[in-house]
Amino acid sequence: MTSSDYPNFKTHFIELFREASSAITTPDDTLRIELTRTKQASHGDYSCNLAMQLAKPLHKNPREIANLLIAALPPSPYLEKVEIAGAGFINLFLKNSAKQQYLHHILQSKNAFGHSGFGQGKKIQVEFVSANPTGPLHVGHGRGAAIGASLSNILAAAGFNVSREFYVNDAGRQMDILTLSTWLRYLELNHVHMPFPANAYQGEYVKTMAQLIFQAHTDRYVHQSALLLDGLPETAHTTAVDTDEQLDQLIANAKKILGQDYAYLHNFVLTEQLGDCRNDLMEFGVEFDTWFSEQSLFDSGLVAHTIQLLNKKHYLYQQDGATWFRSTDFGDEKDRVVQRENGQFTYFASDIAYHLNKFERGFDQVINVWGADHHGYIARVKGALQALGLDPARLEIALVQFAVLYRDGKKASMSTRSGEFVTLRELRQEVGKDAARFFYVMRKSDQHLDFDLDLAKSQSNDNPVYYVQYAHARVCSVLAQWDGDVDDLAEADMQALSSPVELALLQKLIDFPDTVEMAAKEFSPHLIAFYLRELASEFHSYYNSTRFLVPEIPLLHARLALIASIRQILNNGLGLLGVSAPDKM
RNA sequence: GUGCCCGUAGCUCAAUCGGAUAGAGCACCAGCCUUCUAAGCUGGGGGUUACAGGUUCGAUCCCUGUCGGGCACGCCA
Repeated sequence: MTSSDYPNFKTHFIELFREASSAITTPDDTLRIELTRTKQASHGDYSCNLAMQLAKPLHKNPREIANLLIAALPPSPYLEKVEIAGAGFINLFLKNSAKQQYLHHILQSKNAFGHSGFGQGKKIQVEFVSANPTGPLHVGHGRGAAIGASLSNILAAAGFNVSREFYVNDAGRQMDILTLSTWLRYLELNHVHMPFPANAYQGEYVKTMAQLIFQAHTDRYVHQSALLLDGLPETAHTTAVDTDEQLDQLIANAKKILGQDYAYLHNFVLTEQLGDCRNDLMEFGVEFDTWFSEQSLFDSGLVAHTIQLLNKKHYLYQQDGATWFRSTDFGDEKDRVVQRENGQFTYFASDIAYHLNKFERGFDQVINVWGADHHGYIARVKGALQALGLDPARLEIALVQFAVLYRDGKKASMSTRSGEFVTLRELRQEVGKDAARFFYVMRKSDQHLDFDLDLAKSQSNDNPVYYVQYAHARVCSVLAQWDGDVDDLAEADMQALSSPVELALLQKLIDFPDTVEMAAKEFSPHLIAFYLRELASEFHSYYNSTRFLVPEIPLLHARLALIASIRQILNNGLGLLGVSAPDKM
C-alpha cells in the first residue's frame, strides 16, 4: 500500500454510512453524517449517531435503524467489527492491521503528514497583528501574532491557499502624534525645549529615533520651532499640553513650520517603527506575505470611490455636517460617520475600502484576527460589506482575548500610557520564543489567557513546552543509539505492535490529520497544543513501560517505526505552532 | 443603562459545532533511576458544570430568567 491511496478512516466510514443510509431511506442532503472518536476503548475507535438522527423522521426505534444501517453498510477492509450500543450508537472497531499499516503512511509522508485537501485550495486571507506602527509591540499583540501565525499554518496544512497580511495604519492621527513626539525630542537634543504633551508618546524609543535623526542631520530640522506654540493658550506655554485640541494644534503648527520636511520625519518614524515591528515578529517566527498600507487606499482614491459607491446605493445621509452610513439597516446599534464635518474620512471609511479591496483581490474567504476589544466593530464592517453587495459571511472575525501576565502569582502591570508596558521583545527575551508561542495558543483564543511568566521560564516538569519537546528529544536519542537508517523503517513489518498501549498510540497518531482539520475548521490552534500534550504524555508512558532497543529484529523495527512516527508528528505539530523541535535537551 | 463574551475540581483550563461514566495539568498524598535522557513514569483522593426553570431519546452546550465577572458603547485609530 502506498501513502497516496491510504484513506482518512473518518471520511471513509462517513462515505460508507452515506451509502447505507441511502439504501434504507431516501437521500437527504441536509443530513450531516458525523463520526466521532470514542472516549472508551470498549466503544471501539469511532462512533456514529446516525441511527438516532434518523429515528424521528423514520418513526422507528434507533436500535432498529442501527440494525438496518449495519446490514446495508458496504464491507470495509479496515473494519474488525461493528456493534450497536447504548441508545443506538453504532460503534466501529478498526482492525489492528489497519492501525499498524498506517505507520507506513506517516513515515512516507514525513513533513506532509497531517496535510489534507479539506480547504480545496480556496484562497483565504488571514489578517493579523495590524498594530499601529507607533511603538514596540506589546504582549497583547504577541497573542494575536501567535494565534494568527499558527492559524495560518494550520489552514495551509488543511489545504487552503493562505495569504498572511499586516494592515499598516500609516494614515492616521496616531502617526502624526508620533511624528510630533519625535520632533519634540529631537528639538530637545538641539537645546530647544518645549513642553512635552502628556498625551504624546512618552516611550524611550521616541528619544532613540530622535537621536538617530540628530546624529545624521544635526540641526537641519529645527526650523522656526519657536512658532510651535502659536495659537495655544498661555497655560500651554508654561505648564503642559494636555487636551486633544491642543495636541492637534501642535501637529498643525509642526506641519506648517516643517513644510516639506514634515513628510521626511513622518516617513522616517514610520519606516523605523515598521522595521522594528517586522524584525520583532520575524524573531518570533511570524512572517507576512503582504504589508498593506492604509495610506495607499487614499492615494489610489479607493476610499473616496467606496464612499461614492455607498452613496449611489443610498446608504449614506448628511447630518450635523457629517456623512453617515446607515449601518442600523444591517443590525448595527447606531449609524456611523464615514466623513467628518471637516471633510476628513474616518478610520471606518478606509476600513470599508480596505475590506472591499480584499475581496477585489480575489480571496474566497477573509479572516480578521482582532483583539476582543474590537468586537463592537464587527457589525458595522459586515454591514458595509453587505451594503456593497458582498456576502458578509465571507468575512470571519476571530476574536482574541487579552493575555494577562502573572509574575510571582501577581498581575504584572501593563499600562501603555506611562510607557512602561511589557513589550513582546522583553517577553521573548525572558521566556524564549518557543515557550511564548506555545503559551499564547494553549487556551481557546476567545478565552482570557493567564500567562504565567514563572511557569513559562521554568525548566521543569510543569512546563508543557518542555514536556512536548522532551518527548521529541527522547525519540531522537533512542534512534541515534540504534545504528540503522530511519528511512528503512517505513518498510518495516508492523505486526508486532499489539499491546494495548501501542494500539492506543497508533490510534492517537491516526487522529492527527483530523485534529489539524478541526483546528482549521474552528480557527482553534489550541487543539494542536492539546493534542501534542496528549501525544507526548502517551509517548512518555510508553517509554517508561517498554524497551525499544530489543534484540528481536521484527519487534525492534516495529517499535522504532512507531516512535519515529511519533517524532514526525511532534515535529509537524510543533511546526504548526512555530515551536522548535530540538534533537537534544 | 444597552449590546457582545464568559462562569466547569482548591488553581489554570479541555470537552470534536446536542452524545455514552464531564477530562488534563498544577497543587496535595504514596511509590519508581545499575537498563534507550527522572525536563520522565505509576497509583490515590478530589464535581449538584454559578443558580432556577424549559425544549428531547439525551443538555456543560440550545431557550427564558436571576446572580457574578470581562469588554465595548467617539465626527479616536
